[in-house]
Amino acid sequence: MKYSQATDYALHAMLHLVSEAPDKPVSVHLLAEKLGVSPTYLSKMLTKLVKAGLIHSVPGANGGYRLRRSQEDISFLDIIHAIEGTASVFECSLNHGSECQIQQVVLDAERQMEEYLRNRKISDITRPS
Amino acid sequence: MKYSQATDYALHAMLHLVSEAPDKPVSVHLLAEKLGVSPTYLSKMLTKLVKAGLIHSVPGANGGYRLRRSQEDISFLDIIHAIEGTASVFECSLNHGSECQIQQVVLDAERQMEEYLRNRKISDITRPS
DNA sequence: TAATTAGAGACTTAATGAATCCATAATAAC
DNA sequence: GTTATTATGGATTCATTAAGTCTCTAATTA
Ligand code: SF4
Ligand code: SF4
Repeated sequence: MKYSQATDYALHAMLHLVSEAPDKPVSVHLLAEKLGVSPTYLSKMLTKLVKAGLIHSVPGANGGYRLRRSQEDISFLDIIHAIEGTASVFECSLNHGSECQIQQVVLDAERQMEEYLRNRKISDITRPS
Repeated sequence: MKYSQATDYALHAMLHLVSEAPDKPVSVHLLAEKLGVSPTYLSKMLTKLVKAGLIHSVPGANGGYRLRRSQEDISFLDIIHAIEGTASVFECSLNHGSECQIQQVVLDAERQMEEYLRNRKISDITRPS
């Protein structure tokens, strides 16, 4: 069970946006260069982050991406959910009702992890790669 | 990010072994029938559980699988690790030393989840499907 | 010795991840 | 208004992994 590479890229991209782009939008071209990844590929993840409401995009010349002013406290969980989706780690085919204990244990465990990631904000980290 | 179907089967198989087979070994054929899965496929997972030291196998007629007497307190984490392996959910290509904060946050989050799963024993659950 | 069971490996198929390419739309600079 | 610049979206390719089957072998008991 692993997070996709895309989540890795998204985390790093957000880290750059937080620490280096307070106001001016930065283009996907520049971001991709810093991360060492294809611009067209990185653009997919940035689009997901836009749709999740974490960042804002401005098209046209000198455009790019910048943080949403309204949302300074972006959590790790926000980014991960934006890329990976919010599906649960455990989904059995035949759902034997809500009192199933196997599901309860595994889902509670997942909630522990999510709670931790929800409390960690990307702005806490200040060391870009 | 999801656990594989194999983990699902392994959890259910262990649950059956705990609740229904205190002594007599139960064959993979019977287990597979109860779980509604192919015997040869289920056998892969049971073999992994054997190698992880969670259960014991006895070949020959009237053989099958039974719990290891020594290990009554099998945790969810034991089973999951036996099937999924112990690789981390987050592994970046270029490892910038141990002080990397991105890795620290995500791996700490994973540790939260694992700690929870380590404290939940399969013997706590007693409602087979 | 024969029947029964686990174990191991090759193999097939389907799904997903990772990435590229191209075509379109929107915006700003000129 | 035209053009350059940028994001957005879809289609497509390639590689990897999950999921499952088939078959042969080894061990054990009846
Ligand atoms: S017992 Fe729980 S995990 Fe198992 S099949 Fe039923 S609902 Fe799903
Ligand atoms: S900053 Fe951390 S997560 Fe990012 S590439 Fe370096 S070691 Fe990996």
